[in-house]
Amino acid sequence: MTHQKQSMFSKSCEYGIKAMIYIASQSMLDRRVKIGEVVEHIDSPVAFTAKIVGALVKENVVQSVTGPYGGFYIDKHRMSQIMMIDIVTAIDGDSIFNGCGLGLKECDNEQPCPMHYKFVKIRADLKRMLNSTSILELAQGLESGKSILMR
Amino acid sequence: MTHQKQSMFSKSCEYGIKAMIYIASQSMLDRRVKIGEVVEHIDSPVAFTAKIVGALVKENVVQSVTGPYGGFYIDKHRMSQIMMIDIVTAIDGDSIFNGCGLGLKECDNEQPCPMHYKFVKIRADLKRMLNSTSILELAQGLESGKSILMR
DNA sequence: TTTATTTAGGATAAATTTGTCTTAAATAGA
DNA sequence: TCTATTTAAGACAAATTTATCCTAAATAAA
Ligand code: FES
Ligand code: FES
Repeated sequence: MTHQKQSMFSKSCEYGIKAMIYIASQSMLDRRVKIGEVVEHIDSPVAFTAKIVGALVKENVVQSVTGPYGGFYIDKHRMSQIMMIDIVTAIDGDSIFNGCGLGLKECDNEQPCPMHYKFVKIRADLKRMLNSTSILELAQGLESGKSILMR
Repeated sequence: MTHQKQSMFSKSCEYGIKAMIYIASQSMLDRRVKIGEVVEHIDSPVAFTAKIVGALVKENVVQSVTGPYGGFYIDKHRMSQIMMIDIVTAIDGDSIFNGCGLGLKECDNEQPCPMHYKFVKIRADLKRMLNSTSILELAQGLESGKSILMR
């Protein structure tokens, strides 16, 4: 049994989050960005990332314009209200918060799995964190050079 | 973009944990159990579960005996020292604790991703929880009827 | 020793996730 | 209008995870 590649979020979700942070950081500078520029800055496969970003357009997390001088952008005034949880649930759904950690059909206080009370606290913290973290905050960290999206 | 099935642990890990809890609960009653009995109590595919449990035998989490009257068991006196983190890392590895939540090559305090400081706390809590939760504790919860492995 | 039972382990297959490629639709400028 | 550029969207392919099937090895009892 060789190890899995299990991580907190799916690859789709990782790409989606990074793409949103990069687009937001450029929207702060009033720059619309093309998908090619996005993937250069987050090191992700272009067509796959385009699909994920496209899905987030449908979810109204990000806006797009087709054609020359087109690209993606996020409305400056909405950036403080777009929370990480919106992006994560749009891509990965809510099972990481609401599903049973041991895979039972539903997570249920009345008929808990053996790890239930251990999990609920961790998941509540994760949910709270994603709920209170805005795309604005993360984009500011990137723009100020405090954080990076590639290495 | 239809939602992923992203959860905390892989299916392999979920099956592995549940199998260990069931085997431990029976070992408390001095019962060795066959894989068929295990999967009946945790609702998992038999051959797949057998592989995962087999891997945990190699990792010395659980013991096995082949042939008639054989099966799996966990040494009573070790049950308080077998921690959830041992099972999780044996199957899913350590990337959920130590890897970057946004998929950067490594998680690094010096060059953090935008969510780094948000992630480290959650991951430390998760790690601490798994580090301090023994198979004994979970098996006792199951045996006493406080928790269940199927529904 | 022979047979039955059970775990061990490999080959293979199905399902899901991740990724590519191609064409269509929208838009701006010449 | 025509062309170039860019997102939208679908078909397809590769990689990984999940799952099945078959045979070997170990062991206990007749
Ligand atoms: S029932 Fe398993 S986490 Fe709640
Ligand atoms: S660098 Fe991303 S979580 Fe630490």
